[in-house]
Amino acid sequence: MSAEMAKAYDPKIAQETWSSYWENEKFFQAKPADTGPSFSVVIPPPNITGALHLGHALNVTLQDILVRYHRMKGENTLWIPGTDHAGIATQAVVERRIRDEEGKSRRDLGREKLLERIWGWKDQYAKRILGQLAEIGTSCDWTRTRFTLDEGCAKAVRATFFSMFRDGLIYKGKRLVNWDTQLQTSVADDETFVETVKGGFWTFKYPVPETGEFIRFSTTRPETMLGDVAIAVHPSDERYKHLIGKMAKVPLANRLIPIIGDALLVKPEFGTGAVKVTPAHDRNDWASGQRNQLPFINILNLDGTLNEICGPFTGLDRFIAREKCVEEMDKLGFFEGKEERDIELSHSDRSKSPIEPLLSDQWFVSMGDLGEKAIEAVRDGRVKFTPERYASSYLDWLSEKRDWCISRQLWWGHRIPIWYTQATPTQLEIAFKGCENIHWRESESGGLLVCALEDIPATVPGTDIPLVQDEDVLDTWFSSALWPHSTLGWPNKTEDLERYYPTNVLVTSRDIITLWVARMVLTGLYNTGRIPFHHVYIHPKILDGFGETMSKSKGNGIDPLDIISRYGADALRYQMAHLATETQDARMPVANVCPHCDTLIPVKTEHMYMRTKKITCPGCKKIFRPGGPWIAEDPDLPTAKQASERFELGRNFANKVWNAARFVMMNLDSQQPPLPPFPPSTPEDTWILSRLALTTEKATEALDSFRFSEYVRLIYDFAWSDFCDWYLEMAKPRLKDANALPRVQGILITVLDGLVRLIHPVMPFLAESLWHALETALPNRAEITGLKLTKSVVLAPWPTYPKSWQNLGVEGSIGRIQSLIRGVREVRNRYQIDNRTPLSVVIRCGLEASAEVRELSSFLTDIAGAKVEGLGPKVDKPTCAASVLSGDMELFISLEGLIDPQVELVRTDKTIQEKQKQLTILQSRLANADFVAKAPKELVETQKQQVLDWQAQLVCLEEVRQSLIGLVRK
RNA sequence: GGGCGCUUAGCUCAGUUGGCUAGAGCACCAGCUCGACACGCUGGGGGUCACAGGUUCGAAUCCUGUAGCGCCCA
Repeated sequence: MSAEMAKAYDPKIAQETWSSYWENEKFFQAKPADTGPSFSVVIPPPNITGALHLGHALNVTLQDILVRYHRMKGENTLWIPGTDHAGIATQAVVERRIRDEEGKSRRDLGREKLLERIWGWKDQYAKRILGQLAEIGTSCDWTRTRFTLDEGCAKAVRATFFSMFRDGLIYKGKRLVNWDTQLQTSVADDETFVETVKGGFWTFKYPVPETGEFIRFSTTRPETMLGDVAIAVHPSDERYKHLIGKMAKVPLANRLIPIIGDALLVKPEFGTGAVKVTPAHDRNDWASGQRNQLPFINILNLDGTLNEICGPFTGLDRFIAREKCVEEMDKLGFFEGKEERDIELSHSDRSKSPIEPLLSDQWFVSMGDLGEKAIEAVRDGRVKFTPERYASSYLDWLSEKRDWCISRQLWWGHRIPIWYTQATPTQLEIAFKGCENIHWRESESGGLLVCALEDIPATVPGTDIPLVQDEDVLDTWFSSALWPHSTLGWPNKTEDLERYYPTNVLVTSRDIITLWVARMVLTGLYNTGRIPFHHVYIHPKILDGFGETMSKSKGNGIDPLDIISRYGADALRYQMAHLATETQDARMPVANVCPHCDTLIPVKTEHMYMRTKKITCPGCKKIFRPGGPWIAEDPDLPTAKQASERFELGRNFANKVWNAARFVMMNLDSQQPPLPPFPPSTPEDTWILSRLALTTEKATEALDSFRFSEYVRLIYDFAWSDFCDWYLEMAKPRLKDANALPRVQGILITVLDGLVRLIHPVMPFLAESLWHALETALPNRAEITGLKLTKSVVLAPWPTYPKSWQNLGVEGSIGRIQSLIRGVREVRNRYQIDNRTPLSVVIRCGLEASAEVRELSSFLTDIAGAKVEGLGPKVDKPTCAASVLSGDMELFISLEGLIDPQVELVRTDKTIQEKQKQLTILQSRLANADFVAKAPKELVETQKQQVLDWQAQLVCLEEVRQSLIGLVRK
């Protein structure tokens, strides 16, 4: 007998005990030299701007389930953890903090100092994130922890950039970017937000000297007239057809521009039907400029003032210039009118200032050939998506072959390894003779572009000609794209790379299929010639109770640690897996937990975005601050942790399994050693082994096809319903019988051992606790279960059971007896007959069924308190009886003096009516010749049998009814 | 505007290739402290499967349309 198990599962103790145990034993440390097929996963590196929320918890839980499962299957398993430097997001957070706290800008600090500060932030947050991962119980190989800006990644980035540059896949070009004039950087599309602002819609006209006509157009940004290069009309627009090919005059710039036909740019019914084209300052115009080979005229400086080509407007801020341009046009007689209008204007997330589309020099990766190869990898099935439909997002996006802009005007990131120089090719030849790690080519704007694998001196060796490195850094995704091979050591030919690449599965969310997944395939193929992973599993997203995506900034993104401290890591993980169904995003209503009295108060929309600073608890009437993205503690008010009642499901399940185990342990003492479970000696033993074998088989299939929710549901139902609700109840009498005990113990041990293995991937702390408890209680249980024992469940073999254990016949028998027991319980409940009042029953059924019931009748007595007094085809119904009808069996409970015949009569009438209705439906279906002819034979057969059963039941019900009428009359 | 997805009990969700009377957890109602578990046990009530057509012997499931919601791309 083991040490006493506590009455309830305490997740805290388990987490403390086993986290350090796993760490010390180095179970998660991969050893390439070990045997077994490899199974490797790289974590989608969380970015270091903040702590993890439930979305991450979902992501890593699913990965951990896979990793632990495959480790148990004896595979040589590696899971690499790490974090992402998240270029602009991190830089912006740190910059804002410095601005708020010290009133300094990044330019005040300078590049070196700012980077120092960001590294400080990184150390703090990466530590916090990795700590959270560990608390969740992830079985990552911490010795291989990586960061997208670490030395290894830097080397991989350099190597990739270098060879792409050498191969002509990287080039410098002009492109419209979202320019933040305040921060003076470009920002990505997802770093902007659209806000409706009050603006104007001005109408002007340009003269067409050739014909003496005017062409009218409208604009929301009059200052861009200075950059106009064409007027576009719809080619089929009768009003303007004759003007196409003629020239119009831009009065502000005194420039002639063509009138062109462009069906894509112009909607004839919109405004005047003519559109000014400013390719350097508008996206649609830019596309039109490309189509029509128009020049690009940039009118802006980087700070949002007008540049030197703008004549009298030079140096004015764009908003002032806007007014001045209108005035000037008015003076010249070309202004037609202004309309007030709401404008959907793009703003920078970081500075909240309006975005200017700006043409600037950027670096690009050419997608043509790279994209084609990445498309092939999915088309031919080397990379498979689950669910499959996501393959099309990937393919659609890649097939556009839009070149990838990889430069960012930031300081935090991998600096672009390009140096500009005015040296001649010959001078470089001499300086870098025999040096294969340097490659150069001519720049469009004069001089040479030098790309180098390692940093090079500030001047060309042997001369004083400067080599000036590009100021910009690379898009964060450029380094993330290399993650699967860079974390394994590439470009070095490491043992890890050899052993674990390609990785097996990438687990991620659908919104980064294009940004990240596609690019990993692309660079993986380019750098290694092989795909980065075989499977991409896309999981759902967790939404809050209002259907909104969770995020820290909204204040609805729960910290997993809040959940762990309240419900335990196992419960968190259980719930995460439970949510992971195929199609649905999952809603999770969030509540604030009152720090004073522990009441859960639902989060309302007005609590989000830090809009509510204090809440009064409806329970204790004290005030607190709701959970949210607060930067600091509030000195006056405690801040609420957050929670969701949904997690009770997992917590309760963990406790249930714990108690089932506790019960088993309490019953392991015996004179005789436990016997092996097979061959089982009773129907219920056969049954539970069958359930175990079938559940194991299905759970295995579910995990193999990434059906996480199904996996946890299967083990939940098996553990709770089959094992606890039924088997343990059925086994209790035999546990008091010394002769039967060793057999029952054998079954209990076998089932519990299997269950612990099955739950380990999802609830590792609980599983490990029970594994060791079992070990203490019965060190030699392998002799009974036949499954190998290991020091930890982490290393335990995944269970498999012989097909012969599955026994559908016995499952049927037990199912029928369960249905009778439920019937008796229902009658007890209906008449409030307490469990200790014994009942007598007679059962009318066929001979075959009689034999079955006879064998199992003790359960009716033991579980339902119903003694079987008569059994067979011919038993008489007691005069005063409630009936339970199940299949072709009729069970009568003698209730002399216990029931109200009138009530029972009403109920019986209702039952008869329902049954009759169903019978009629079924009969009409069977009367349909088409159904009988076309439906599967087995289906027709079972329905025919059903009709017979129901007919017999109706006869029986009528009999019951008659006798009740008799009783009522008395 | 293009693409993808969703709508099933009061709430959150299951429902394999169409096939017995559509399930679970929570919540609700009634009753249980009988030594594994009140984080529990037993039973119950509760659904026009968004709406309208169609295919089929048979539709929550397949097709078309409508409405609402969400995401991605432009």
